Amino acid sequence: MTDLENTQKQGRLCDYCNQSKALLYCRADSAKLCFSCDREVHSANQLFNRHSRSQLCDACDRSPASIFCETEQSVFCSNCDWENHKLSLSSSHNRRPIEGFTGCPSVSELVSFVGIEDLGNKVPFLGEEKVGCGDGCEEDGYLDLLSWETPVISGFDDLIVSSDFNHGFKPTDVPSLPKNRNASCGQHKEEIFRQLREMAKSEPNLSFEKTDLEAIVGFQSLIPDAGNLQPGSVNTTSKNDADPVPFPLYESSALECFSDNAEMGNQVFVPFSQLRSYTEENAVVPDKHIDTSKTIHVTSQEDQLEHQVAAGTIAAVPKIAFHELNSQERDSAISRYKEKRKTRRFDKHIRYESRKLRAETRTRIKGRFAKVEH
DNA sequence: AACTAGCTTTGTGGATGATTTCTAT
DNA sequence: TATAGAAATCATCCACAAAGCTAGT
Repeated sequence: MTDLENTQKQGRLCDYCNQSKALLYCRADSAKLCFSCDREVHSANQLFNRHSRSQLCDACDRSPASIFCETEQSVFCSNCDWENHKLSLSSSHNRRPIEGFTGCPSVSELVSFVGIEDLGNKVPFLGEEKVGCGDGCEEDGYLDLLSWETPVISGFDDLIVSSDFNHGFKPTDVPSLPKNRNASCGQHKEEIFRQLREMAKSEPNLSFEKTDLEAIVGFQSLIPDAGNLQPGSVNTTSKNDADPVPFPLYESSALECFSDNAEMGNQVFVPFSQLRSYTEENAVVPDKHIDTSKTIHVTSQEDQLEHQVAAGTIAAVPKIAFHELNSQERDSAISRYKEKRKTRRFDKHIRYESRKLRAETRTRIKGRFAKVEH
């Protein structure tokens, strides 16, 4: 049986190209899409750009996933999650809510979205297309894209790094979080990797995207594992490991903002569009016009890198100036997130046609239903 | 188990005003 | 770059039939 037949049989064929396996679901379009078609469709205009997309449910293959079950390593829509976990035996599964994304995220952002870094080199196809880099290492042009220790700034909690939980929300009897607590890749990891890899090949400025990602919310300093963030073959040992940049504790008021939203739990997802705009607004500063009042800690490693670039020993990498995220900026990001969340709307779905017919024929006064005099 | 009665909850669309985003100057 | 005005977007309101739920037979 061919791959296509397999895909068709699995009911996962992309509604747009009818060729690739669908991995995402767009509620607004009620469509299952592969990554490539998703980008094509949703880059058409600003309206489409705002469609919210989610991974496709691993169980029913026809609904947007909203829950990631770490125990089963699967993503489920709310219905399937209920079906799968209603039994007491499976109700203890380690599950957490996942959300979708809007806009047209880059490959690196999609990598973050699915949180695939902990699979690293185990990914079967990553062994392909090796390219020598001259110094003995072997480098796949896109391999590192999929194998970095991704910063995964997909949640606000990633911005809220507090070693002592001074905010008062100290967890009790909660096991330490897995290395990649944002991983939300379901049963179709390999296909996701394959499609992202294909997209990466057609994304010529990938290195820029990647550093964008590092720059997102400005915060190598805020990321515990940031030292592991290694752009391509450049071997850096971030100063952050030994000398973390101090960061003000997250204000309790801001936490209260989150506490009223159980759905967010410990996984607060920042829509990529917002991350991107945030990055553009705050993080990326042109080389020669760096506002020194806003930049922080150009590490000696970066200096070293610059020399290496100048000497031509390594390929040029875009230079990113980081600056601290002050509390006002964080509050702003939070409020933007909350606002966007509050205004998020999905296309209307009529559940009861009879009620629709009834509503259409009702008498109204200024649009409101009017009482019928008997 | 199947049925009924009674109560509660849900969902439906157009007009409107508030808010946000876009555009022109 | 700042500002004003226009355009777009969205939440809210209303009544009531139908769906959903519970308790009793």
